[in-house]
Amino acid sequence: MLSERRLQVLRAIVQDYVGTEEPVGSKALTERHSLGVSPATVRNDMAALEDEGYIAQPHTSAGRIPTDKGYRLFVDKLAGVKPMTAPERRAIQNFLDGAVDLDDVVARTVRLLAQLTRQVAVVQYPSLTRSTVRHVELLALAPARVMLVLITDTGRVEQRMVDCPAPFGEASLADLRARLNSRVAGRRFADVPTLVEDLPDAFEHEDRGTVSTVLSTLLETLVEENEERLMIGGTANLTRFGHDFPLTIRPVLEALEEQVVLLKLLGEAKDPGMTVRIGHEIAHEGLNSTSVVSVGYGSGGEAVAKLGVVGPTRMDYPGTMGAVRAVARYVGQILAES
Amino acid sequence: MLSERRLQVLRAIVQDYVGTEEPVGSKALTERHSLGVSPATVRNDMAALEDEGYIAQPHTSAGRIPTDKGYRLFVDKLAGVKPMTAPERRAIQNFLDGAVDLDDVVARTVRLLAQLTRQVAVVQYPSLTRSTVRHVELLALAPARVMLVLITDTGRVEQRMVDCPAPFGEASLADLRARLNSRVAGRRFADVPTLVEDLPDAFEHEDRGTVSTVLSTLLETLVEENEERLMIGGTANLTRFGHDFPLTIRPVLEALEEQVVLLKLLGEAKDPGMTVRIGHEIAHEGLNSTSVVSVGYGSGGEAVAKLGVVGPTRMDYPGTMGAVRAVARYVGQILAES
DNA sequence: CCTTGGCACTCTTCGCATGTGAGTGCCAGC
DNA sequence: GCTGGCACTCACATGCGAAGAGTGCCAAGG
Repeated sequence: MLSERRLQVLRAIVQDYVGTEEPVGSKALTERHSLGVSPATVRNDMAALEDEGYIAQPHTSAGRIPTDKGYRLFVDKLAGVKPMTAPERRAIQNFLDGAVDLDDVVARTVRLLAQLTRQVAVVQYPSLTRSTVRHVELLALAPARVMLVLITDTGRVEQRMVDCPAPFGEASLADLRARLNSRVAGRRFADVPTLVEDLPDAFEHEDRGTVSTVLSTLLETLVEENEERLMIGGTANLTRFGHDFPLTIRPVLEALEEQVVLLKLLGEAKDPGMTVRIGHEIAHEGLNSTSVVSVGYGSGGEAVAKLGVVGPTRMDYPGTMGAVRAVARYVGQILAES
Repeated sequence: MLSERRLQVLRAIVQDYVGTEEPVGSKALTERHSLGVSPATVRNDMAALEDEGYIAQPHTSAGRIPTDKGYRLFVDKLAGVKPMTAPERRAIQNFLDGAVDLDDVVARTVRLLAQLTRQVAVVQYPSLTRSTVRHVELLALAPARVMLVLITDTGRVEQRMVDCPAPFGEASLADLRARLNSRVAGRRFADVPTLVEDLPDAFEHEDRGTVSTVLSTLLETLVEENEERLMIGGTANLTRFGHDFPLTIRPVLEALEEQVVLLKLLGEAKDPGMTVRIGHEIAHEGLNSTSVVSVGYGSGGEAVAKLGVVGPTRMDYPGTMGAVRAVARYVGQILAES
């Protein structure tokens, strides 16, 4: 177990390193923080912290920098979440309030988050499985061609073309539309499959094929769109710290384009509250020297998707966490209103 | 007017520089291209080309590199478009054929272009103004709340919420839906405003307010969504050449995130065929050292949007142009089929 | 037992001088 | 108008020395 003062030293190292981006030495530490002890004492503490694996020195005789383990301890025990100031909160609200539709909400959220944190922002589109159906619409485009439109409570719209096995009358279509909506409107997507299971039975034999086709297209849509989508922004911010290791910016950009990787990463964070993953805690190789701060957001009390930021492990964790949490809250409010 | 041989020399310089990424000298030129003259002669030609502003030397005693003007001449007069090979064409078609909806088509196109050209790919979503209406749907979500869904012939779907000034009966809604569709279905978006102008007159006085509200929302949607959207991919490729000037990659990334800049850029290319903009021909500062190759694509014979790539001015123009043209053709086919 | 000041030691970093090599410009000859 | 030769110019890499920051260790003091 580390003594209280050693934890203070670790905290000071993290804070200074995040600020200056340079390895921090014992002398500088005592000057900038009032620890009440001399550099020599700090040196002893540093040696202990290094033995425990919390800090390391890049070169034999340079200052120390925190390791992933050090950041982990810092995030878990030594630092809280820095709340946004009132003006910042107002700015967030103003910026998000102007959104006209879901795409716009997501786009604005990404920009906002990227600007606030000066890092790469990632926002997942509200997922279908966890949201509910607002309406299902069926349009006859041709005698045997129906367009299926699915509208979610978060405002998302998905549409699919259905080629029917047999011509389908306007009356039958209206019937199906009415029955379908009375069953699934307001229900969660996950429940839809069982809710519509016996629907074909209610129709004339000649229409059953078409009804089944429409329903299976609907179910497919639910599954397909579960391959959820992301919006990413602020990649230019990578160059801010990429200047130190230009070698690492490339794999990061590549990983960001592989949305699958990010989706998996966001999905792994089971905690609906804030999750911080640091450096090598992230399985994907390209992101080994980055940290990801993510949090769920949603229209009701429930989280329907995640958002977060990707940045260097040497990030301002309290500030970033504060910004991420605040943005998630306001986005939730916006979604609930619309 | 430059002699034939001097043009050959310029072509050789461009080709070598694109290949090696290093300034090319007179000796190397004669070795790698059979120009039939000695290095000394080439030196004279180079001096002439430099006087004319087609090439320059980065340092007093280094080889020459092409200027923007040099690339321009190369593209206009010295190089054609390199057609894709048959296997490449097959690969393009296979890759695009798997798309399920418009988003997917665009996403796949971006990935494909980025991989083929190893540069940044930009694809504009099919524009609303130039496309036609497939269907307009109106859904009553509450007595005085209507959802407007707009479906285009390219498969794009837009939806807006409308708060009505007065409750609106299901019968009136059906009436409006029918009238609206009979007027605008199959028509170009640009024509919609005049087509619906007198529509409120056909309704009872009490409903006119609501009808007008719905219509103005529809028109707003047309205008708003004209702020067209883009998808960008392959930004990791910037690091390939960013390694030479790490300073320039940042403004490029920033410009790419400012979609407005790119949209303007694509919009400026009036020629529906291929357009190449080189270096300083691009007004935006961050893109001064890049070139943009763009071309229109569309479902019918008509171009509904643009796609292209952004890369260093020292790019393989014939190959890039070939890839861009081929991809645009196949995307057009896919859109026409769906 | 912890803290402190002192001191030698280790490396990195920077500036500077030097050498090398690629490439040019120019000139005289063909 | 082409060619070979030659002097010249820089950019770039290499090596060396001085400076500086930071550490580890030790002996003394609370």
